[in-house]
Amino acid sequence: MRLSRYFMPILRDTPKEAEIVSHRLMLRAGMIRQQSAGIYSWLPLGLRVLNKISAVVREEQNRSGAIEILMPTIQSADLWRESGRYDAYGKEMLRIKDRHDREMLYGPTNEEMVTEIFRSYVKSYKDLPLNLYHIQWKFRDEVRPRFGVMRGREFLMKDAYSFDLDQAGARHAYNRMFTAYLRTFARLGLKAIPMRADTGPIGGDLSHEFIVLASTGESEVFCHKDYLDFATPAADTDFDSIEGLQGVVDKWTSLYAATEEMHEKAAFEAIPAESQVSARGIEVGHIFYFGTKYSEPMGATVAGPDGQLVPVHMGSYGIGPSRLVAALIEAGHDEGGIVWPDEIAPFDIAVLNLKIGDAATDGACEQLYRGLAAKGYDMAYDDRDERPGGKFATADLIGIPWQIIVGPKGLAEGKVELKRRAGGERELVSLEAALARFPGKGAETNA
RNA sequence: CGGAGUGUGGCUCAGCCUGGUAGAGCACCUCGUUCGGGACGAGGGGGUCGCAGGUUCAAAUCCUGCCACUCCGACCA
Repeated sequence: MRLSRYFMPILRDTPKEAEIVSHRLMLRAGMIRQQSAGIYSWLPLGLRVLNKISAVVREEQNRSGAIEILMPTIQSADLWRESGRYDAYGKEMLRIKDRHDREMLYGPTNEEMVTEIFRSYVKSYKDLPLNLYHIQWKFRDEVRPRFGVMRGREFLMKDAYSFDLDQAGARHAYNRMFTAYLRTFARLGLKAIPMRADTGPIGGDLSHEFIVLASTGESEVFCHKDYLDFATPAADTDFDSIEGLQGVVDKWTSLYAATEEMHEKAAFEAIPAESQVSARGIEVGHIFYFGTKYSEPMGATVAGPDGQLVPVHMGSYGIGPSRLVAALIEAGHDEGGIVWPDEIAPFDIAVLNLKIGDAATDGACEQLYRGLAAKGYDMAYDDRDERPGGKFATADLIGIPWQIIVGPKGLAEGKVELKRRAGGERELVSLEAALARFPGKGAETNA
């Protein structure tokens, strides 16, 4: 992408309404535009990041055996009356009427709808286990939206729903998601700790929140320090191995970790003082097992081996990609701006042309831009007619992991400058060496 | 939903108390000088001062109502 032709409305001043760093930087980098309280447009840079996060979430969901579908944002009130939640959900649910005066709602979650789909087609235990997920916009009419996309009213959520014959099967389904979540957050460069959580209005009796520690987190959390060094389950984890996954979950639940609502002071204080972590955290994922809470009232039953109909055991599993954008910035920024993890950055490499119109500089930049794009990298070529200082500031602000700085001074010695955003390290290399440094997107991902 | 605030050009804000017909910096356009960590000069465009009433010869400014947004708290992916 040539930045001279791109739409990236960078702000030099910080809009006053933004309190936390992620919100400030998202506005300054031109990632989002607020349209109403808790409702945002996603501008090109923000959308790229959101899509990259969704891609990681999707890959790990698929790896664990979940199957992607897409359900609508607008749902019928009748469906929610079946589960009894139409009246129970309260004012957080945005209720609307269509032209025929039919009662509709903008979905805050999809248990009812996915259960309706399931019961329409699945009749036998032989078709289980099943886990269906989608990545779709949700609306919850929060009393007080805040912190930008961290707590918006409209937000993007990946929600998965598992169906099993019995509780043991559902337990394994839960463990699959638990493991997939550990992998997902680790790939995003986040230290997310599973904590025993309250089940809230979704209901059920087994639930974990995945919490990223951050000073701007909304909730108070308590855990054992050793969680921060636990190893992530490997990419080749066998998701069909019941014992294997139970081992993963047992390990990741072996030490104390709880949110404020579930906090047990005595148990926490039993931890050696130097290992006690009391901090604030951002909830980036939440998983529930709720048994037959929806399958029973909605008649989602399958025939078991003995031919008898039984309601299926279900669980639901949520990750908010739009909230993750903010969480990633909270976890990765410095004075200069955002520091994205490599896999999530809106662009992989930025080429900074310090002197537009200088034949040698333009030529070298084109060679780098085209050469690296051909290798599969998402390239940002800063060919705007700006002064060098502005280009450095922009590249740092939007957090591109690698910058290749090209100007007449360096080229006179046959060199370009390679800069790493995260640590700020820079080195002078030849143009050929710069090209060779990046072997190709596929090759690098496997490393 | 309780409490506290704020609405003036794209952004940050001044002007309001003490009414007199709208300003600064940044951004934008033109020209020139510049050009390796957010340059400088000259010129220029852009605002029915959140909306609706009211008071007044005159309202961004005073009064009333409404709307929107932000922050603190209670509540939540």
